[in-house]
Amino acid sequence: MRVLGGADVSTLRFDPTRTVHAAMVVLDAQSLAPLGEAGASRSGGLPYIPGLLGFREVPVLAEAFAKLPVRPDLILVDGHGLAHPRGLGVACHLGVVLDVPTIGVAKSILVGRVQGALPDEAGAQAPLVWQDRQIGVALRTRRGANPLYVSIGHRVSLATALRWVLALGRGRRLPEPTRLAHEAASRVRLAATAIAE
DNA sequence: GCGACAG
DNA sequence: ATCTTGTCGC
Repeated sequence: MRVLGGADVSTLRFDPTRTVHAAMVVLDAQSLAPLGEAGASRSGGLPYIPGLLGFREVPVLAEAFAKLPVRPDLILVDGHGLAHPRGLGVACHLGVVLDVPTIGVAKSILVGRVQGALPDEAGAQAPLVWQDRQIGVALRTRRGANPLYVSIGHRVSLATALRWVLALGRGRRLPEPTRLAHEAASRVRLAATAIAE
């Protein structure tokens, strides 16, 4: 494992043009030092529809991916992977399209419920279950913060996904790749709207 | 029919 | 998802 990637998008709350600004970042897996980033914007796509997030975000994320200076060996995606009504969240979707291993890292639940208690301590975890099946894990990365929901994306086991997210926390709620991608996507949006003026 | 509902 | 400074708590 040499290079890690992070993927996220930024949108305006009410945007008639439905423009989605995407960003992908790459960082050294060892030091977590940023290696580069790329962005892309696209309008006229689908609106946000729970369960169909991949169809809205993957096309523009793939566009950003093509501009990356280095190909990541593993990508952390902001959103669910397997923890989805049809087992095909945006993380799985992106992984299949790019043919790159992915992990789903969501900030809230789409389907399922957390089984058991989740202590308010960093590292605490509990199964995310849906229809009598474990589809992911609720992981408290920081005490006092709402948990993250980690699930399989593409070609990565849940155990491995969990290990990565735990290792990339850096004392903050979001793992570094996703955190940087979120900031990058926000910059892509701000820059695009500034130029449009 | 009603409520839930990643970003 | 985004709007936003100060503020409450460890």
